[in-house]
Amino acid sequence: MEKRPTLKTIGQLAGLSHVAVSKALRDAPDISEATKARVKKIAEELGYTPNLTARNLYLQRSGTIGMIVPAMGDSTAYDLIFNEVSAAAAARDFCVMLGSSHRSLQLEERHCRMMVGNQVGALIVASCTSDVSHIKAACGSTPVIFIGGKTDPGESRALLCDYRRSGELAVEHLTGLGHRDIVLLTYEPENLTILQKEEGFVQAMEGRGLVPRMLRAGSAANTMRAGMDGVERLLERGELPTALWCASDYMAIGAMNALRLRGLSVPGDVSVMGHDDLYFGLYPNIGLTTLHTPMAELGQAAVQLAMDLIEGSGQAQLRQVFQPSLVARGSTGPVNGAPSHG
Amino acid sequence: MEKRPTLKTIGQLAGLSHVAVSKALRDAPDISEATKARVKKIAEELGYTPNLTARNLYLQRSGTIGMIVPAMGDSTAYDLIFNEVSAAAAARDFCVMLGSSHRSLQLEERHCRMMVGNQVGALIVASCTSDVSHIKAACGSTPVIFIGGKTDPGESRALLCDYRRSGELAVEHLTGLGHRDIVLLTYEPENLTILQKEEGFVQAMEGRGLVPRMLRAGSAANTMRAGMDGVERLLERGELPTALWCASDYMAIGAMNALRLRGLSVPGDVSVMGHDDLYFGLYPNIGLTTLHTPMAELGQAAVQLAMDLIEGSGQAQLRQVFQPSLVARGSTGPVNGAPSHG
DNA sequence: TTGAAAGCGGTACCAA
DNA sequence: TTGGTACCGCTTTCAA
Repeated sequence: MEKRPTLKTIGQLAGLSHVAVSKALRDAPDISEATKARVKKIAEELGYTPNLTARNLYLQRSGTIGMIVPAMGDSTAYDLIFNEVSAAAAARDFCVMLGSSHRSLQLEERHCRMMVGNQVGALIVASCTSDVSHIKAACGSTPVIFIGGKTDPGESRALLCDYRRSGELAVEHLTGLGHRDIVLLTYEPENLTILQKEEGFVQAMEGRGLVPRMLRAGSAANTMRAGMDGVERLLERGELPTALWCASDYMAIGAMNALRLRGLSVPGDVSVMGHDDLYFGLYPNIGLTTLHTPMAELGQAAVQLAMDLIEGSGQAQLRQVFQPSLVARGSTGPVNGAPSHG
Repeated sequence: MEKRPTLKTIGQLAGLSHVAVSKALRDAPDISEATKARVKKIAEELGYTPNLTARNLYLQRSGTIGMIVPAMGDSTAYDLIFNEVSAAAAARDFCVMLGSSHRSLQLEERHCRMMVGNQVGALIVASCTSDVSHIKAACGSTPVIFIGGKTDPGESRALLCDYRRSGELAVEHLTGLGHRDIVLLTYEPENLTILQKEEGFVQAMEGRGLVPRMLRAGSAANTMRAGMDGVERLLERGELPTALWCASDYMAIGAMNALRLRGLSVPGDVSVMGHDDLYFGLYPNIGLTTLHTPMAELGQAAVQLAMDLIEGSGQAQLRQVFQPSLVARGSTGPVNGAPSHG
């Protein structure tokens, strides 16, 4: 467990001061080529790596950004977003500190404090509540960028998705296929996203002179179950529509399951649409028509915004709204369509 | 964008030296209570947070550990492991730097170098190849703990899962239900884990005087597809067994799909088992019998080992092997069992 | 009870 | 072309 070599270590071996070594390694113009070569050789042999925290301490910079999420995986999209954040940060020589708050306010705040203490230049936070006063207090002057479904729409630094637009796109697609009887299946609105989808749906339906029907079944904790329950309830009441739009892909998968268990075909008897475009890969035999939310782009934009805030450049795009797009696969079809193979 | 307050800032306001402030905030015994109270009040008002990198620089400590994975999500278990690592690290006042290598050797090495430069005390790496020489070179004297399916079994610091034992458990469970004709469905062995499952399966079957049958169908890139293809091939050849053990849960879900599409019932006609216990939640109506791998425990153990290595305590458990356990749900049943509801 | 000095590993500035 | 000195923010040691 020998100590890591420092500039001084190298200097001693080379018979130079640590200052000269520092310059030599950074190819300063005022060091002879011979010395540079000698110094670099020694550094190489010793496996020298500069202590970036010391460098950043002096330069008053940060080489890291932080990210805090309620949980990785667990049917969220934060894994996708993180992969992009990691790549975009690495491209700018930044490391990412990531924390899982396990949906605990205390842990969320703790992560904030620890990361701020560890000098992250900026923080990307998917909070577990809409009230983020504890986060802002913990972060002090460190800039915070909010993402995720809990984000207050009035938040000044936030990357959002336009879920009202999702409603418009869903209705546009389904009515384009001739559907007029459409039900939106949602769950208990823990996030604002659900309310926004509902709003967009109602507005789009009414704008076309159609009657919007909605059903909230179950909770965010298990939306596949909620999708199945929703279909069961509609069947019991004899109120099955010709098309279902589900608030999540999991929910849509659950709905399709329930329909098939009752011997109904998708999209032959009922068209089914989802939202998020995260899980279609699970079903190689059933392409789910869904609304893609550009999580990769969001991750990249978050890093770009973080960098702008760190550099204090005035032209940072503080608020950005990302638009969903339709991904038409096989689970939707014309009214009275042919029975599917599924 | 005013600068973060430092000990000196507080000292000026309090009419004290930064040293006295440092002591006061840490409740040193040689500072009067009155001064402490005054200093703490000012620190509070300013929203002071200590610069942990400066502290650690002086103390020659590290407040961070690093973790590098091929990708978060994407049908891996690293999201689960990370959630535990994050919690266990936070409990010890450590932040976690996480990097996604996107299965690129270059990016993997880059993450290593950046994290080592940023003074992580230890690194937990799920490498994207079994040859990890580039990682070791990049890490120098920073201790590395290897996890994941690519880990060389001979690696000295590694947390592994006993996939041979999985084979034994699967065969034990299925033969206990009366099955004698069992097929192991795997895919192209990119990871050593597949080979180990195969070995364990063969040994367990032969130990019971049974003939082990195996089929490799498809690749790790889409194991659900592979599961479906495997079943199709068995059906074409008329070689369907009474029980199928699949190398992953995704694969098992694909296999069940394919069986049901052909009008066969699970477990009535064929029992199906998976491996990993990651995705059963997706199927509320079909409990998948599978082998649980203790990823949460593995994550906690990784952090514990990291701490031991950082502290240089001699009693670190350098190699640990985690055992799978059976999770019996509804997808397996006795031979000639009653038709299922699925 | 308080503070001055030194040092952690870097970099910038200026003198030799 | 080189190296000394000062400094980033913090803690420890030792003297006042």
